Amino acid sequence: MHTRKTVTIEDVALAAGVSRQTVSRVINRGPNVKPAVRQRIEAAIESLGYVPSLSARRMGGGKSFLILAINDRQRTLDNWQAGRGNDWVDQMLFGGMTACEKHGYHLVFELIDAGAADAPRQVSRVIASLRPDGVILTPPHSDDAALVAKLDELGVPCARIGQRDPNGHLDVYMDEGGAASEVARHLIDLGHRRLAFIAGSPGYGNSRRRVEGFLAATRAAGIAEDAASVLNGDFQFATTTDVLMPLLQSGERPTAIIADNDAMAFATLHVADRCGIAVPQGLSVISFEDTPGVRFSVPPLTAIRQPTARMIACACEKLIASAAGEAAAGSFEIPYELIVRATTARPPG
Amino acid sequence: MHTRKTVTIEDVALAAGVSRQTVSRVINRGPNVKPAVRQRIEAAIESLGYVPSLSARRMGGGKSFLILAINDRQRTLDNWQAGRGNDWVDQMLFGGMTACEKHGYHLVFELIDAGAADAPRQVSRVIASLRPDGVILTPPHSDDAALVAKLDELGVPCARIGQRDPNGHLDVYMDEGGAASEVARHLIDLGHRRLAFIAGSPGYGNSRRRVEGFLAATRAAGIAEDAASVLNGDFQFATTTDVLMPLLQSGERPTAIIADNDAMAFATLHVADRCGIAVPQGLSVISFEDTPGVRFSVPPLTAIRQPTARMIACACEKLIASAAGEAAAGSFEIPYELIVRATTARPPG
DNA sequence: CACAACTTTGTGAGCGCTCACAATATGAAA
DNA sequence: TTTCATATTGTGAGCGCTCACAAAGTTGTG
Repeated sequence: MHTRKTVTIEDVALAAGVSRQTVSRVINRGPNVKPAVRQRIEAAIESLGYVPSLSARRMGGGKSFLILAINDRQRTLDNWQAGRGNDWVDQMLFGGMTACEKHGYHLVFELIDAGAADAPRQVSRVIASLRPDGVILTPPHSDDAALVAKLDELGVPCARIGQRDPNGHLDVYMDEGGAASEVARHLIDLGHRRLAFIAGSPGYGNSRRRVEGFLAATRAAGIAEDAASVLNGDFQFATTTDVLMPLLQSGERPTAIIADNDAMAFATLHVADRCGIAVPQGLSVISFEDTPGVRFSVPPLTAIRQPTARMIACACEKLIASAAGEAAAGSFEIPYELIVRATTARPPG
Repeated sequence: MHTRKTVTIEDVALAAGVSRQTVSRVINRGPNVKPAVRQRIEAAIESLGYVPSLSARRMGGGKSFLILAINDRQRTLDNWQAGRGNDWVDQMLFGGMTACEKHGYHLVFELIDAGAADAPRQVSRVIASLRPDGVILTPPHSDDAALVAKLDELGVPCARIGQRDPNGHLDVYMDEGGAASEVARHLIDLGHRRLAFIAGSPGYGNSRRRVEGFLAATRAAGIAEDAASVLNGDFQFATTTDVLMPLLQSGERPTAIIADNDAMAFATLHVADRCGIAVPQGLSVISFEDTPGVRFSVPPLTAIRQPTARMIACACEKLIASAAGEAAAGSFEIPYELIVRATTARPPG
């Protein structure tokens, strides 16, 4: 049997003996519907298998039930193309979809070139076509003031991931600086007095915040300036080995290294191996990222795990609430996790 | 400046001095528009920054410019929850989004419980609400006849990934049996005469096809029945070690093992290590899956790489073409890739 | 019992597009 | 030229919903 004709709100209204508006109220959980009527309508919806059309709802002036998640195209594509997978995307989808479907929303994922001059324009195109109820900006897009301004102009609420200075906006973040401090303290508590932090990129807000957290913790522990060094890396394996090699061969080498991401942590492991330094006996290593691959490293890396899924879920919840009338503003901190595996131990000697 | 009012097709029509229908023709790349007029309209679109609303287009009776990709909820969620990432999803998004955005389409990703009795019902709900122009069914959903029937009933074209018997449908697949044969031949060419295939699940179409391909190749090479054994695994690491331990401790053990997925390949590596068998000198191992993690295995696994991204991209292309009027039917084989890393070598002795 | 002050339900209009078709322009053949 | 097929443009209608507001039903109060 072919269900040729689509079931519309009018069909339900007819079946329940009410007007379309009353049905609409029930669908949208509106108030002011007599319990008996509501029940009758719900029964009609059920028996007819009615599902409202998103397009029509949107056209009627209502919500679109769409949340748009924007990611950096370059990095995402690079990872995928290299067959490297993309933990960030996985986490994002997990958190986002789980939160969205709870409220009948859908997550639409888009890639936009961060840094491109016409990023705001590209974004407005997608928004004009999809008309999402909210937009999630992930780093580095969340740092893009022009983009945020554009979004404001379009009147679309947006949640910035990784920012923490809402100023009338909606920010969801984890305490990067605090995590870096905790990591440093973990090492210091083990007895380390010579630490190094290999930073990803000074242009990166998170990178900077971690460096600050690291420095704050070492300072607080009374560790001398020159015994808490910060090296400039670039998130890449190859270049990191170059930076690290001389450091680990020097006499006054650190006994613990904190890497800004997994690639640099792997590089550290690699260089240590080359220099004949055993990990963790001769050197402790901690990473900031914890992609699935770290479980296969030898030995398995101790790492800070970003609560990506939870941050995105939180952002979705807030955006959905905002579409329902609540103000979309405020700052929400999501706790990180320090996963201690096998690359940290007391310092040698 | 606030772009408060949305730019509509009517604004463009006015600016270009034509009717909305002519603008519509230009947007939809329709024929029968004078070059001069088309140009004038395009200029107006550009200068006004007009972007058609998807909802309105859909409401008007046109396409929705949405492709719905359906995945198994259980497996996807399990992977994500475990922080294991999800290569399949990454590949899918990569291939799907790349193909979709080329045509102004969007990919919407949904999770549905495979096997659940109401899977067809859940799917029709999503379809009724989104009205996508096409649906992509991934395994095991692609095996679900009831679901496919439901989709036919709804009149939504669907592409089945992993199926190869279109029968009026649209199938995109890779030659699993052929891949298994090639893998077996690769081993045989290296000199192996005692091979084992550890299968994932007989309930799985792909599993069955690989077993057949494996058997066909060994038979063709004149290898005795009992020297080409097929073991029943379940895709899990833990149980696989139990199955393999006695086999690898026996005197007449195989010199090469083909695993139906990475977890079982890792298990094989693990058991070999336990038994003091060096890989690849004492045992060759090949996997069917090639998730990003295999690069971290010791030694790196030789594996068959599923062309997931390309299969999804192909499915998107065909579905989009079908929305444009072409028939959505046929069978499309996408080539797989055998990635030779470090777990295959000549047999010992 | 009349009245205000609610609560519950219904009506008209319109969102921005694309259908189907009507109307007009263009050009080639007669 | 006139005529007719063909290319190009325009018009009415309507998709399925939600707004804003009007209409009816309920309750409580003096």
